[in-house]
Order: sequence, then structure tokens, then C-alpha cells
Amino acid sequence: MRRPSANEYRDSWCGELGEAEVGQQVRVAGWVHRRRDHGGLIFIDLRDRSGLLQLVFHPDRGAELFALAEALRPEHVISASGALIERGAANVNAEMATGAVELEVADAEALAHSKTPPFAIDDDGPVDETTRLRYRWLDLRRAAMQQSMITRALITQTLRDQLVERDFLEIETPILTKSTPEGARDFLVPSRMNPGDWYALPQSPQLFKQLLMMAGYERYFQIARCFRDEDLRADRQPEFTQLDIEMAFVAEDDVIELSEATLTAAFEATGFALAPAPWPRLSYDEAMLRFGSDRPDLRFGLEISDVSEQLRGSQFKIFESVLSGGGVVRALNAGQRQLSRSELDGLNEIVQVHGAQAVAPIVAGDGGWSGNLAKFFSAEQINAVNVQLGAVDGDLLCFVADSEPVAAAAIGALRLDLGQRFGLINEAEHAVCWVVDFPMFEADAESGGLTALHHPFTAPQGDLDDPASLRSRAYDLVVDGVELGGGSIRINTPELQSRVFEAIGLDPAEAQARFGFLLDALQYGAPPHGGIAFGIDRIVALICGRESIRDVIAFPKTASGSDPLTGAPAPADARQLRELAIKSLAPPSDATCGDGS
RNA sequence: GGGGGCGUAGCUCAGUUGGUUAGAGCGCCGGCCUGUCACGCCGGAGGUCGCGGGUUCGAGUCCCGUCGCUCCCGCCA
Repeated sequence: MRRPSANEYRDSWCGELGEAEVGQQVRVAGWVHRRRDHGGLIFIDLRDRSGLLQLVFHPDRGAELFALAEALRPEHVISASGALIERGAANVNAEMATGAVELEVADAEALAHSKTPPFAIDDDGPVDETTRLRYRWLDLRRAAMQQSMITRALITQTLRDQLVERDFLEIETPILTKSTPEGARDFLVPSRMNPGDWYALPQSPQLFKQLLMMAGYERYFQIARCFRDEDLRADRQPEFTQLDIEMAFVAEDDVIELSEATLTAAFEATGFALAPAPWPRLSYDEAMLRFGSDRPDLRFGLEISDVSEQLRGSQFKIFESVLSGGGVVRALNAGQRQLSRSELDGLNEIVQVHGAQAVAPIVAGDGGWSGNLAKFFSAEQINAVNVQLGAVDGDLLCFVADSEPVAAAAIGALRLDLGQRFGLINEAEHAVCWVVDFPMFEADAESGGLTALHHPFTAPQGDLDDPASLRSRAYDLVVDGVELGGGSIRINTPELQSRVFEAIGLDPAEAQARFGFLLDALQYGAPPHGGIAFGIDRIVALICGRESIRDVIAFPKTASGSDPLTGAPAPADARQLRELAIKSLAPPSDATCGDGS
């Protein structure tokens, strides 16, 4: 950190002072972090953004100054000056960055008092999250949040530098716009000047960045706020930040290589250890089969196998009915581990969340399988499965039978649970991969037709006459089981775009109404182009080791989308609604909302 | 929309089978203390047990409802 320019409050950062400044007169300013009052001698740990510095107040420096020190309490704001002195050898605090020196205060000024904070600023222990959000300005003073914010700034700065160095232009796109093709629910903003009409907040800058490619800007990026009105999770907020990138005249490898170089720089800047690029690529099908997820956690094995063929024709009616109904049996080898009856029962709950019936556990043995399911299988079947799973005497084998997507998701969840339960995950190591070759379309439960898995501007690969078998030219980046970003090569001809709209049953009139401007632009020389977007919040949370992205966002929302600090969302008053030509179905705005607390 | 968990002092938590005046640590307030650094010692204040209703002689504890927070499924890349 650079030295602040001297003014009436300070000429030095607390945390930057050391032996080099001993003997100098310095002036610092900040918050009282801790106070140790020995009666005849008072120590204050003063905190500014850079760190802590111990101040010493002696009674012989004047009654007024000492009285000021006696009145100090945590979070009071002061400015203090005096000589920076070396601490006696016995008094050095090795735990403290500035622990070899202290400021012998000759003059001090109280700048602001503070009420007693509702929770300790000098302690990173757990505090109820609503209380933290209600007093976010205090929570942000604590070391963990400050570290998150600093890391976040370092990451965005590094990414920006990397891209600018590679000739990318940072361009802003509208926040007040039209519905974008991401497929999530839109946040709407009423237009006062066009009564009855609404803007949508962007779910991503997708269409605009493609237009910028068609406009000839070649390389675009933006650190963009995106909005999606869907239910929240630990890793999902209604507004979140993406590093959005788009490039012209590129194919998959170009975007992937650019991403690897850019992210590697950000990971290195923060000391996050990841294997050197190029990073491994896994097809979607392989990820779903071996890990039961399209965002596989590769930090541990416990891989899943399909044993449908090995077990077809057994006496076990449950497996048999699933297999004859077109389903699959998936299995993993949990190794030499013993689970109690109740632990085994608990496994059922894990897979039931994903719609599967149960886990069938079997212990492998030299002469066959033990357990009450063993009798249903022939020696050939047992042997074939043992070979497939690499099972040896005493291994615990877990089976899940269901339709392919259900079985994959269920045993994928089981794999994650067992991985954690058995301590297979080394938190100090990280595993990265690309997931590629996604299906272009998936079955749409509502319409019975097809819908784009990614979005309908993604370029397909494969036979256009067999839409269900098409793959897309999309790629996702996954680290430690967290999806950090994804993108694709886009469609750049109107003909191909029409074919894709046709496949998802979007009739030309509706396509024109929703995305007409993009379709028009496609007819004026659209270069081959593609891009990617990374979830900044997730990247920072991963690097900071936080479970929730709320811990790396300065002012996040709760799981119900509210903000305890500002009270948002709040009723609008009748006059505002009238101006916007909106009739509210909710009680009038003067009615009390919430529980009145 | 569905399922799980939580809600007791400012903070973090304990609270037995339903039983007298609801506890602890930290913090806060007062006093003492000149080398501490999570300073120490002595004393004190502080409670709508989220809210509403019910069962009961009696509810922090049991039941119903409700609000809030949180995790997950659906949803959402």
C-alpha cells in the first residue's frame, strides 16, 4: 500500500509502519480496535484498512490527552500523532504485522464516538447472518469480510488487466433492456413514459455482446451485473456479477485458451493453486456417467460405473423392472468401509432427494456377495460387476437403479456425500476441468418438445436432421465441483439460426418479436464468434474458501431476496404507482408490512 | 411450489421427564491496576425464551398457526 498523502488526519497507514520508520514523527487515523487500560498506561490497537498499530498513552503526556484515551471505546474514531518507537525486545508481538513498533502518542483527537457494536468487530466468530446484514457496515469492518473484498478487487483487477493486454475493449451494455434468452424469470421495470410497457433487467449481456461482434469490435469484455428472478441458493443471488467475454473469428480452443491464461493469472495473484493449463476436458456424457453431475468434483475418485448390462436378467425384481423399462443401474465402489444399519438407511435419503427409490448396498466377497440381495444374482453377474468396479473382498458396493437422469443425479449426490464422509477431499488441493460436448437440446417437460440446454444462439455440432442427437459447441469450466463459467461458439448465419428455432418449436413470428434485432443483424455480415462468462462471485468465494457468495458480496440479499439493511424490497406509494399506470394487487402502501418488528 | 434445520441476554450458546426466582462464556457499566496485546482482578446491570393461539394446576420445553433466517429439491447455468 502506498503512503497516504499527509493531511490533518494522517500521514501513514497503521499497518505499513515498521522498523524503517522508527524515530520518525507519524500521524495515523482509524478505529479503536481494542483497548487495554492498565490504569496508569493505556494501549490502543488502532485499525485502518491497512492493519493494526499499537498506540501507547502515558499519563505524564498531559491529563487532557490521557482523559481522552480513558474515554475511548471500541470503534471510536481518532487521529493520533507522536514518535514511532521500537518496542523493548520483551514486548514484541510476533503475531502482529507491526508488532515490533508502537506509536508513543503525543497528541490525539477524538473524531467520532461509536455506540457499542452489536457484535465484536475484533473477532471473526459466527454471528447471525441477519444481524450481520442489518449492520453490514460493521460486518464489512471485520477481517474476513475485508479480506473477501480485497481479494475480489484483486481478482477483477487482474482479469481486467489480462484482457486489456490482449486487446479486449471494455464496453457497457444496457441495464434497462428487453428480455434476454437465458430462460430465467425476468425482473421487470415499468416504463412511466410508455404506460403499460416494461423494461427487463438483463439476465446476461448475451445479445448485446453478440451484436458487438457483428458491429466489428472483435474482442469485448465487461464486468457485468446480471439479474435473474429465481429462488436463491448459497451460490445464487438475484443480482450477480459476471466477467463477460466475446471474441470474433474464433473457435472453441481460442476461447478456452484465452480463459485459461486469464484465469491462471487471477488464481496466481491470489495464491490459489491449480494445475497448469491446458486443463483437462471431459465430455458431458462422461461427466454424467462417471461423476453423476455436469459439474464434477474431481478432487477425489469414487467413480461411478454403469452396470446395467452386467446385471440384466437377474432375479432382483426392482433392478429388472427398471432395466426392462429402459432405465439403468449405476454403481460405485466405496472401498473397504463399513457403515452401520442406520448409516446405510441414511443413504436412501440422499438419493430420494433426487427422485430415486433407494440405495442397494452390497459387500463384495471372494466367494460371492454377502447381504440379503446377493441371492438374486448369478455368479457370472457378480463376477462381471466385481470386475467392472474393481471390487475385492470386503468392499462396500452401492447401487442405484432408475431412469438414466435420475440414477445419474442420485448416485452423483451419493458420491459427493461419501467423498465428504470418508474424508477423501483434500481441501488444500483443487481440481479443474472443462466440460464439453453438451447436448444441444433437452426434453421440455411442459411442452413435450425440445428446448435449448444452453441458449438458442449456441452453435450446434452434428446432424441437423436429427435434432435430439445434436451436440452444442458449448463449454463449462468447473473447479472443485463448482461451475465457474460457461460459454459457446455462436450461430453466425440466419439459415442456421432458423433451423435451431425450428427445432425448439419457436415460430418465426415469435422469434422475430423476441429477438428480431439479432436476426436482422445476422443478415449484415456476422463473423464467426464465441465467448464465455465467468461468475465472479463464485470465483471469489472459491478462492476465499467461503461457502456462500453472500460472503464475497458487499451488500447481498437474503434467501428471500430481501435486504435487512435497506429494507428492500418495499411497497411503492400510491402516487408512484399511479404515475406508472400500475394497479397494485397487494394492500395499499400505507399498510404495515412484515411482522412490524 | 415442496422437504429439512434453526430462532433463549448485545454476541455465541446450554437449558434434563412440562415444575419454584431461565443459566454460562464473551461483551457492556462501575472500581482497582505503568508493558499489555483475547491484559488481569473485584463488583454490577442486562430476558416479550421470534410472534399468536391452544393443552395443562403449571409451557423456554408439548400441539396448531404464523413470521424470519438457512440448506436442499423443483426452478435457475
